[in-house]
Amino acid sequence: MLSAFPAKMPDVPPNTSFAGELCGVWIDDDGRAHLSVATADGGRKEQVETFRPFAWLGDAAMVGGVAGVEVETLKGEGTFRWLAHAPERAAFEEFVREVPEGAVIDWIRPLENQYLLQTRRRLYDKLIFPQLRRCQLDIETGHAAGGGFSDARNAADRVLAVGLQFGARPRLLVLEEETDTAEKRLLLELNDVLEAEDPDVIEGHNIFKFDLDYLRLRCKHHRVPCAWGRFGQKAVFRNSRLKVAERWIDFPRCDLPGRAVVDTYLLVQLYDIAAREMLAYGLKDVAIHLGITDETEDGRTTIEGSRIHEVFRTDRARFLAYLADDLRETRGVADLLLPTYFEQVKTFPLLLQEATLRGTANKIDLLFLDEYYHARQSCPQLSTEVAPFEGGYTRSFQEGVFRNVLHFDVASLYPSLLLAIGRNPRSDTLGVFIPLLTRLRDYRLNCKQLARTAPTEDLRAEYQARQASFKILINSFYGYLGFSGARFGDGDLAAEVTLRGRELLQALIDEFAKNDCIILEADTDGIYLSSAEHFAAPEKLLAEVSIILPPGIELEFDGSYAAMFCYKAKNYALYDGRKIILRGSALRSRGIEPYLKKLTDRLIRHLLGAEAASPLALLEDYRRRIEARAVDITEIAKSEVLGQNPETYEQFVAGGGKPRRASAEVALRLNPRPRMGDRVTYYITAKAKGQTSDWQRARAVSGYDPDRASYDPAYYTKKLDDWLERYGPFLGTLPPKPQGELFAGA
DNA sequence: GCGTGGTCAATACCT
DNA sequence: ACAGGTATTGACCACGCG
Repeated sequence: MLSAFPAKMPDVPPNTSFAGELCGVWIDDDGRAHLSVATADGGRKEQVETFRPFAWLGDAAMVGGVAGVEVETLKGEGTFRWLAHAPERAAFEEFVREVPEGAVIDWIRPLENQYLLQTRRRLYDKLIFPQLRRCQLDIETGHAAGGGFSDARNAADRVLAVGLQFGARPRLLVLEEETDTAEKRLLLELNDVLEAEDPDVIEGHNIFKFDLDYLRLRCKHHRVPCAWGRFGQKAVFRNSRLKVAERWIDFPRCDLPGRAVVDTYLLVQLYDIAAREMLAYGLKDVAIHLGITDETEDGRTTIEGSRIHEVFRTDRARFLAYLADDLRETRGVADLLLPTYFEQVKTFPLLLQEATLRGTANKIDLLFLDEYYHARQSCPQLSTEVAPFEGGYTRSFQEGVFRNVLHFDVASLYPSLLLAIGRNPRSDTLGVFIPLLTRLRDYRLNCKQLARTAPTEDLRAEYQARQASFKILINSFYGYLGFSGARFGDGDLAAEVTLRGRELLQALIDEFAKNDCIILEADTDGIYLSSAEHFAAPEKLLAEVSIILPPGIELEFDGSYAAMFCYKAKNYALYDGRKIILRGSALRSRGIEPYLKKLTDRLIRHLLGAEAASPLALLEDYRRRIEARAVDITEIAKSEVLGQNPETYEQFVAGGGKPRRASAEVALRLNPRPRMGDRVTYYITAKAKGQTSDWQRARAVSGYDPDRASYDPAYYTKKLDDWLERYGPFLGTLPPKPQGELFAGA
């Protein structure tokens, strides 16, 4: 039976003795596993083990083959019915190479993950986050020509300093003189310091796209090896991409044998998927947003990018303070965002760097494969076709302003429904899915408890990170089922979950309505309603409605609000007497022109009773100032994130591609050209002959020329008219819109 | 050449 | 390379009109 099942879980509570804990893995060319293992004093030592790489086979024709490779037949009727183990790496690679055309084979990559899965070991298993050996890295670079952006490909541009920080201890390596010899010495010194300090993880902000790539090019120039890995190993580079919400980020990935590279720039963007609060992801902006650096006081030393080289020469103390502040902020960001991934690695058979760069489906697949491998059970095919299926129930019931608002939601709706249905995915012949989900949920609840009651602050933080990390994992089980790339996906099961969810929400809506509540808005697992009668006693209403719930499903009271502005589905504003909460792209989109955003904010504060002043005065003020061209260009400019690289768009246009896009046209004119994922801010100039559409009239805000290419007042006052047409009716003081005529403003 | 009404794709949100 | 659902915007096209 499943002796090692359920899946590997980190110890509760974390052990205080950490000697022997695994802190790094690297599989060498011979297939031996080099391990970095914690010592009693918090140091690291190397151990070497043998390791037998393995692959799953889907074809009996492959059985036989390479000398020394052992093939076993697995239980069950899955696509991958044979398991091959090679004695070492060369045999493994030969075996993989010899696979006949059309035969099915699959193996876990990289081999380090395979090692963790095979041995059932996990990185940092009993360690807590403060015991991780961390290093922050940030470089400052100079530009020979002065002023412009430093480019590692220019022989004369160079690294001025490499800032490192180990714990609270900065170690700033500085160029001794501005010569090639000195730069080469600096790069060699970096190698020495990393070897001596031997960190588990190297953290940096935009470290892939900038610092490590720059260092790589300078090392190449000086013929210095990028020996930043453990066991004397060199860095390995390759181009990679990461999906963040609806867009892709390209970056030159860097892997260090035995260590993890963590880019806080990527972590911040992953974090902001849910929060969607940040307008910029630069280190300084992020540090202020996350409360690492104080915005109001002299929180940190700042030097304008183009002046760094100059300050390096003229004011060394200030240059070093700037570098030290960058390191401090980077550490602060990672303090907040890295623990989630640190916790994941204790559960999933994968490296810390992989945990930050891989998608959820891939991680869940690894949990399945862990069980199937050790049970010697055959595995299903790589991916499944999933027919489109219906999602959650969403509806806006009312428009306008309402008072005495209550919010209820179903606790963990989809995971609860999965457990209530209790069915494993079709291809899960071993029956891993539901027991795993059950165990993960119980484990998370345990951690949640310990996050409150553990004896030390470090431990409480540890459990908090752990429970948050498991929450994300648990919630992604439903999405996994509907994902066509999931090995154990099951679209029918996913569809049943959403069907049951829609039925449940509808039943709750009916029950609330029966209790004389005015339903305002419902979305997937939550309901906003207005009720003067129940406003003071929401728990009583909760109890009355909860009687209709099936076992295992729990409704929660989530908050009360003095007023709610209901606009459209998934678009509303709440006021609890202290702060305004905005939801929906119409009300909080980051791309919207700031002047329109300010008007909408004022409108909402006014409608919800947070501010007496009507937005109409502000609107007329804008109208006057726009016509006089007295409004700052940044107030009326629109922002958009590029969905493709300018070159790709250029080819698309050259091939007669349509439609053209203002943001992409602006990107083509910018120097340096922005990349996919960068934010472009632009405004619209006046109409001219043959220049009527936005994309022909759009110009970048950077380099705004008020004399030769001023903004078009008519374009922006028209937007005021449109705004008034849309939101004016909510103010209730305006005359009704005349049929067939333009509304107001004229 | 200009405005109108419709479709479609892209973007940015929500749970 | 977790899921589906909604709002908004602008390009584009067909069309009617003068």
